[in-house]
Amino acid sequence: MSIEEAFGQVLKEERIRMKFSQEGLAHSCDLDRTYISLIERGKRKPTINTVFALAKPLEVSPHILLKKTEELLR
Amino acid sequence: MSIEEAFGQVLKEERIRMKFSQEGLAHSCDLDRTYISLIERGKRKPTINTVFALAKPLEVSPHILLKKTEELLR
DNA sequence: CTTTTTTGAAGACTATAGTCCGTGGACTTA
DNA sequence: TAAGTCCACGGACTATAGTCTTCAAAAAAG
Repeated sequence: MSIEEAFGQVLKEERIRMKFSQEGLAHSCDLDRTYISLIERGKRKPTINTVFALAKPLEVSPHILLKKTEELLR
Repeated sequence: MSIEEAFGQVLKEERIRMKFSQEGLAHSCDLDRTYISLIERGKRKPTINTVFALAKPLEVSPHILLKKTEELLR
């Protein structure tokens, strides 16, 4: 499993936990809906700034998203 | 202070802690030496995969780099 | 069933991450 | 004087992050 696939899985879990649709999350962090879809499917490697943007509406610290990603990769 | 400036400062601290030159670190994580310089000066926003690549030779978990970045931003 | 919401996916595009070439300056050691 | 190391910085480039539009299909929900 690649880093981006693991991150995508983490993002999807956190998004669903907060009861966001992809479109709702996209609006909340000012990103495109199709891009959220791409990230969740492991097709994109977001920058650190995008990770910070995603973390905010998910009400989680950015580094926690990476920590969960690392745990999936073990 | 921007996210990328904070990350650059963290990267530089960790690199110096491990006694790497920019070029040494670049070779260790298969990146360009001028790109390491750009990151440290806050001129680039690395992807999550690049963060993972940088973390390895620095012998620190990727999420720790983000955690330290968040701490600098508070 | 029908209707609505949500998501996958393709294509064309713009912005920027990341590479590769170089120059020159600050600093050290010989 | 050099000669070596380290780094800031520029320019030109390639690869890919991220946008925008659209269509269709899965999946809820009524």
